[in-house]
Amino acid sequence: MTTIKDVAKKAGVSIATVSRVINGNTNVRAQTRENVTKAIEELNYTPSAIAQGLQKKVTKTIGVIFPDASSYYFAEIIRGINRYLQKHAYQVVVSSSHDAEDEAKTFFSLVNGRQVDGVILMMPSIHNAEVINSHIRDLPAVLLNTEINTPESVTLVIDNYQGAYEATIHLVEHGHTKIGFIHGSRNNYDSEERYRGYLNALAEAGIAPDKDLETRGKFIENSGFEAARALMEQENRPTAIFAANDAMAIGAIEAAKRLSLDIPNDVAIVGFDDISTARFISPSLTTVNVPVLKIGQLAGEYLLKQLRGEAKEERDQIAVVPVNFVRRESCGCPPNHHTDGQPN
Amino acid sequence: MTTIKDVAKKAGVSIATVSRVINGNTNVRAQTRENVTKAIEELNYTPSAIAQGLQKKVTKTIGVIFPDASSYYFAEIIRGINRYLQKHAYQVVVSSSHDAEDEAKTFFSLVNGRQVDGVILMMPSIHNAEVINSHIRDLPAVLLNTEINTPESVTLVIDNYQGAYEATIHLVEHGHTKIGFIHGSRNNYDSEERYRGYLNALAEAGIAPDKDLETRGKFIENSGFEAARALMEQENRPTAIFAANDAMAIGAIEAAKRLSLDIPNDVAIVGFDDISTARFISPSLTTVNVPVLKIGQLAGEYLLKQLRGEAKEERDQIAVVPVNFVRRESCGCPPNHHTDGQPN
DNA sequence: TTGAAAGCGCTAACAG
DNA sequence: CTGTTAGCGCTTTCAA
Repeated sequence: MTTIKDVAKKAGVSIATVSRVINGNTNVRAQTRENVTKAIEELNYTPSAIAQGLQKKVTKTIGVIFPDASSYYFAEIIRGINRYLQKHAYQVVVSSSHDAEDEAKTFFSLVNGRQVDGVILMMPSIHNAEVINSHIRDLPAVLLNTEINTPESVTLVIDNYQGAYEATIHLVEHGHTKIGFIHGSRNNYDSEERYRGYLNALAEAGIAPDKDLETRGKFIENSGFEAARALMEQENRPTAIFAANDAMAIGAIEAAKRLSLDIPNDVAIVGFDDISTARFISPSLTTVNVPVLKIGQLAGEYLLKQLRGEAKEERDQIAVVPVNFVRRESCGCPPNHHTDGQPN
Repeated sequence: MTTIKDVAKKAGVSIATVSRVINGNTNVRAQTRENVTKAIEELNYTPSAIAQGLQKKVTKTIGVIFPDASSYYFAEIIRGINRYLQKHAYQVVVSSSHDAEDEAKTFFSLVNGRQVDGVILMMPSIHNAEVINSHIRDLPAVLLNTEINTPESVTLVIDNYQGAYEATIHLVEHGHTKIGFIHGSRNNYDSEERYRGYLNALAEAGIAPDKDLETRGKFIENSGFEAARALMEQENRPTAIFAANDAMAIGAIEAAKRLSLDIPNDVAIVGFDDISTARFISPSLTTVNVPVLKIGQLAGEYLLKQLRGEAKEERDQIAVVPVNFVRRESCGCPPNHHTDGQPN
């Protein structure tokens, strides 16, 4: 293992000088710098990030904590985070967890071990958020999709409410009055917010909410299939269904097909997320596009801002990412293969 | 920040003793141990992993390098890796990259910076694999889905050949003789192996391969759509198509629908991977199930084995993960909703 | 069973 | 411009 000493010896200088050129310090004679650089290259030397970290108190790595669930959504966000942070010379350590307890444990070992300079937390479960949030203390953090916020951290949420509102109103405009809703997992922030948008749209349209038209899934296709089937096998079935995410909406489409119901004529279906399958399934799924990759990037940006100690403006404390309603076939709109856009 | 000194002072012992109880050393009087433990708890102390790492030469973190592509496949593997490694007290730092150059750079800073004890490399591009592989040296490594192998590292591949062979034979059994193939990205190991299986199956069935029935996509739906369209708009179009992965197969299904071709009567379609959509799309997609989560876990296991210095048996040097052909509707088999199984 | 001290690889004053 | 030196927080001999 080649160390700074080896380089110093080879270049005929002190380790301090080597350190200077490594860190781009200007107080080094051009010739000396060159010698050192050459030695570094010849020895194929890279400074030990560990040793640097111990000394500088920064590790140039940030932790990302997210639920251990198979999800396009999380995967893409992490990709966005990673892409941005990597560009800015940060490493990303990911850490998933199944339950709240586990989550807290992981979190502590990461944070207390001074292994990370900051964290990005994805905790869709409202409860988890509180648990961890109370322990963030002074660590730079970005919280994703929770309603929790502290003076120390910034929270990033997508405009669930607005997206759900628009989607529901659109269904109303298609003439529907019996609009079903498939909830996501219990206590999930996104699901609740989408439900809120749905309810308000109904209210605004003068439609009384009907608990019989509501059911709950777990954000996966399977559960959407079952939930939709239950909804549609009722006597008084909905003529439209708004699912809290695309995976469940796709399950609902499949359920409708199994029941030989035509989409959108017998039942219109709308989702949320705009996963790539949405555009390819038949009928194509009307949904709300969430800029997942961008969310990851934003999370990275906000965290770096905090790390740099840049003053957070009041309005930055909690940022809302706009979403985009996209009409396809499953709501009853005519097919339009030109405006579908490209995947990220 | 509370350090080992604080604990020592509080417990009235030396830092050496504190270190001993932290590391579970037995040479500590019960009473002393208790005092120290109490001090640790009261101060809510966690040893600095950084400092420990500098001293012990291990970081308890492993690096995972993979292509920066939106993919169910990679995401799930990473999830599997993370799940396993976390259970064994290892952190996972992920690092994606768009091009080979970038990849190599990231890799070096991670490895040379002594930030990781080992790496798991996913390099579907055959070229990339060589570049990096030549630099692995003595670092414990697990290579996924490449044909490269060194005495130092273990390679984990899925049985692409067998899966593709079975899928193609199945199409032949359905009576097809004009079976098209949609390649994945150029130089991709998985794609090439699946092609090999396809070719051999054809040969065995006494069917001459026809270059006009081959085309190339990029493993994403979009490209599968275009590739399939090109294939099917030909004079002498295939009556069956085998796509190198599910995403492209799904694009192909969509293309067939646009051309008003019935699946499977006008054209049968088979994919590879068994992503969750495969089971829900209509018609459901016949494909080859790849145990992604398990692959991640295996990768973790193999790496840990190396880390522990456990003797690798010869046959472990390159491990082949079996895959599973699953018949659904798109190949012409009757629907069977009971054997679909559950998603992971 | 415990403590003193050296040192992991590096940075950052402080001198010169 | 460059070298010396004192740590960063921890583990690990070596003595006691």
